[in-house]
Amino acid sequence: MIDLLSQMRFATKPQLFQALSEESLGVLLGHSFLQDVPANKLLLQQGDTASHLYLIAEGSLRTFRVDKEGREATIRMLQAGNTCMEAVMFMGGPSPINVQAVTPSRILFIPEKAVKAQVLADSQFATNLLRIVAHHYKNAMHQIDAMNIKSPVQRIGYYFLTRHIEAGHDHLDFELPFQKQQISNYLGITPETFSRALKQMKDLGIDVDNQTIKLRDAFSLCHFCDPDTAAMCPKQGSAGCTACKNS
Amino acid sequence: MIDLLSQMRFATKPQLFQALSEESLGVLLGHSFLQDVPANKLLLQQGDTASHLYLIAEGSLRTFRVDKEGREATIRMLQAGNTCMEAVMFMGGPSPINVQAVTPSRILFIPEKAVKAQVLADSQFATNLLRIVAHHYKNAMHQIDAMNIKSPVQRIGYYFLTRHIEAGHDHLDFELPFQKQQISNYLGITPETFSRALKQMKDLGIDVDNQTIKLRDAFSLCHFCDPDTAAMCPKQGSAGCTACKNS
DNA sequence: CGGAGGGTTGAGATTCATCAACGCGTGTGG
DNA sequence: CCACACGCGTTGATGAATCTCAACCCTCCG
Repeated sequence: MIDLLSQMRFATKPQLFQALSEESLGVLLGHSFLQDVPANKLLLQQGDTASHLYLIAEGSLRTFRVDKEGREATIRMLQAGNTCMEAVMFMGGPSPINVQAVTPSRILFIPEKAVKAQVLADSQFATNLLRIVAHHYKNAMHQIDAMNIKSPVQRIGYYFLTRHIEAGHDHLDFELPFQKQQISNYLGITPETFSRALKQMKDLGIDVDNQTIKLRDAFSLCHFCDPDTAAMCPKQGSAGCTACKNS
Repeated sequence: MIDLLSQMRFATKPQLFQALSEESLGVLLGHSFLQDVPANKLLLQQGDTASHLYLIAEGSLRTFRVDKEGREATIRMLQAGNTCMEAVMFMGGPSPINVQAVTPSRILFIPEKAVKAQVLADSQFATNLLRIVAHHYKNAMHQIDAMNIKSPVQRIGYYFLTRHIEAGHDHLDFELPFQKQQISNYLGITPETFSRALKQMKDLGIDVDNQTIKLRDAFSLCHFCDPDTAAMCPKQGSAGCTACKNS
């Protein structure tokens, strides 16, 4: 049971398990199991019912929707420590999304029944789930307004900014977590447009060499900041950030 | 306290209060209050902290984001019985959205503290919130793939379809719940494009006269159906629906 | 009667997707 | 060890689609 956890080496504790009691954790993991999946494996398709919650131990997944013409719209890109299907379980009805491994991955499968039972039994777990789903929803909001009103350069800039803040914000260089074509689909643009936009961003002090992003200075990305993203920024309100000064 | 509820005449019980005990309901309503707000009133802005959950007793609201150039992206359009800010309260940090009355409205304000306390105290309430936020997230997913891969006609068609299913699906005529310019912004297109798309839809048996939509037959909208939307459809799998037959 | 707001229609400009070709690095098999 | 194919990314030319700007109609209301 509990040694399932020790098999997974997380840098930081997954949000799903935050502040849970040993007991609660035990119940959740009681019927769970780890499984290795190869790249491109479809874990679940639109229309299936969500039988398990997926927690990524290693690797990366994406969730996406497909239409009749076969075009795909990426909803999320997820890495180790992230979870998915928590929201779908509470939507009622079949899954609106596909889930696919983008790299070879090791996934923890937690049965739907265990999740739903534990929501009723442990209010801390319920709160964790609420926070996680709310967080997904917030990201979705950003995606929506990005696709409505932002140019490709702005979308990419905002994407880089959030990655930079997540990465700790302390280096001028950081890595793209996924392939460019995956990212461009997530942002709702073609790889070609993505590539062309990157060239434009050099003038703004943002240089992309292969998978690494190189910033001219720590505030190169401030240009793309939002009021509500600024609140997450360790440098918020500091003198160098032109964007923060305005707000 | 409880007679706050009697002041509000809901057609169906709001999802927020579904299956709650009298006691739990009393705690929630204990510190709540009703307030009338005029059309166009901003209840809350991006960057504010969410102090209350809003439940619409009468009227309609919209939530949206604005960028520096002043362009607006509508996230949700809500009517009587709907709630908002439940998700924002669990996001941490300031609100990523503005909330505005689109018509003169009567709103029930439920304090944030009461909500968070009740989530810990009442697992039924926590489940309700999870379901609501998951439902918002599902809608957001649909918005995302609509803006990624669907043409204006398809977006509008899907919007009409969901309204039709919500409306009970039993009439060939039904009303648009909002102004066309509000709907077009919600769908991420301009009013002009919206208007032009409506003309194209006449060929598909969908006629819009002012605020009322007139369908040639009960299956005119099936063309725009998704696998996961079909599951909500009372007519699913029936002979007349070409879309359902495929799946 | 006149103004304001919502909605429609038309012409033009812009932007992004599409299609096609090519460079480059990697892995594989001869 | 080399040749080749493959996947990813880039670049260029083209076209289609939507946004923008502008004018107009209609209804509602003072």
